[in-house]
Amino acid sequence: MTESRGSTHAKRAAYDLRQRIVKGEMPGGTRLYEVALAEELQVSRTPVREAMSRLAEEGLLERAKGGGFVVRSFTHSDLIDAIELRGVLEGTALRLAAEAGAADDKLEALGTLLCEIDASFGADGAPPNLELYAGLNSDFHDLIVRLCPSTIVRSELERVKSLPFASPSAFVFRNRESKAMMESLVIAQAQHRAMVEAVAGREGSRAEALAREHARIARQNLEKKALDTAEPDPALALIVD
Amino acid sequence: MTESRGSTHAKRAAYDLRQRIVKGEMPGGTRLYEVALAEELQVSRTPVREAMSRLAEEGLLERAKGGGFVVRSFTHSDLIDAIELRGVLEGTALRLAAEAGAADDKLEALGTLLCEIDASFGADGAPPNLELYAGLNSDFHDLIVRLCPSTIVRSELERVKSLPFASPSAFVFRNRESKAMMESLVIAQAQHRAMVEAVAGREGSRAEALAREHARIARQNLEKKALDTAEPDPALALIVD
DNA sequence: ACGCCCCGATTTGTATACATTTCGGTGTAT
DNA sequence: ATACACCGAAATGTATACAAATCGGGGCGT
Repeated sequence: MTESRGSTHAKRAAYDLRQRIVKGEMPGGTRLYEVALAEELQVSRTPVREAMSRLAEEGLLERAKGGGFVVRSFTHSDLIDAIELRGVLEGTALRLAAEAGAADDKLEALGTLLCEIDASFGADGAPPNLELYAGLNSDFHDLIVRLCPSTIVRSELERVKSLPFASPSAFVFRNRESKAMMESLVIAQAQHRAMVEAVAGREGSRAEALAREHARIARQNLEKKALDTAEPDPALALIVD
Repeated sequence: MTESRGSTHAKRAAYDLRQRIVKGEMPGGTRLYEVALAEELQVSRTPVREAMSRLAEEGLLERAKGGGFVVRSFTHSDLIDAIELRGVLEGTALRLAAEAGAADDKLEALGTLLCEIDASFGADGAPPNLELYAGLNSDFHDLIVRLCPSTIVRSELERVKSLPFASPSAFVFRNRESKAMMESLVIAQAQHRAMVEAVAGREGSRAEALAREHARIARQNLEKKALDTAEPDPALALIVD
């Protein structure tokens, strides 16, 4: 009610709860008690229930056996699998887009975005801005999805991406600069261009393979970051292992 | 409350609502009014809301903009896409199973099941029992999923299969016998065996390709059934087009 | 020691009254 | 004719009292 956003109590409660979950307070398996949460969030049980329902739809909570909700547990391999699954679904989205043929204006928009991404990490000599890169990268992946003619595939992909650690920009390096990091950006960007090219050329299979391989970069970054225990990535907070 | 099952009012309400939706009463886009439903289902608004939440989790309802719920609309191409997506996810499940190596006892169980399926449609001279086949086919696809080591992939696959028209046995022929129908069963069963064999032999790519192609049979059956306007398939009821 | 039943505290489920928001129609002014 | 503001009906949002189910522990019998 203080700083959280949303027009109704239920939405605010959902927002607050979501924050607490992804920050790692309330680790996987934690049971959520309506009365306790209602007090903490300063609302009645009704909007709390509503909020928990919404988070269950998002996949952050599970319904417990005897009623009520439990924070969903994610292990390290769930994290790997979610990234893999995102790759598979993005691949399918691109393949279907390629097979059906993509609209020219959307492909053009992607072209401009690709140039902006180039600029963001200093491909043309400008100083790199990694926060900007992360945002543009996320935009790119959103645009890619919209190429896909299938509502069903799009919505399932959005669903998987809503998991905080499966989002395309989850493990992009943002702070320290290193040679390996810049190289991974160059590779990722080459894949971006190839993916758009493949869709434009109706090379469905190529587009699909590229998207899968592209997701592997997230996995690599994750593994690099996992070693960096000094500065744990916030997206890793809800991994219980 | 009369004949529907479930221990709580909310579960019964969810069951009743689900039935009404998949039967095609309340076509896609229909808005659900809490008070009206509460009267029809003889419960208060609270369990109705709870029921609608659950159906939204299943993907049968969507939250409307100004609050409330709307029956999700499915078009003919959504149906095609859902089957395609099931093929993609089953393919991924099998590929991961093949890459990780599947437990022998599970493969054995699949072997026995395959023989039962043979018997069900009269491969050994016995009279075909298509109801039985549909059930065993469904069991087979459930067992297949369980080979997959990834919880995430399994749960997303289960989610897609929960759509009534994306389930593996949705469009299996059950009533009239025809040469084409028996042939499709033979082909499907050959694919079943090949899928298990591929997983056992750790041929991930082959397993994936087979699962995708296998899903195409459902699509073929669907197209055959779509022509049969005299006896529309119940799974088609919630397609609005 | 083990299982079982019973009980009470805790927690969720339900109904309902009331608050708030939303939506559609109607009127007026431009 | 269009845009806008207003209003009232109808819908959802919220709080809360009460009902029912669940979980855990203690006692008892075997």
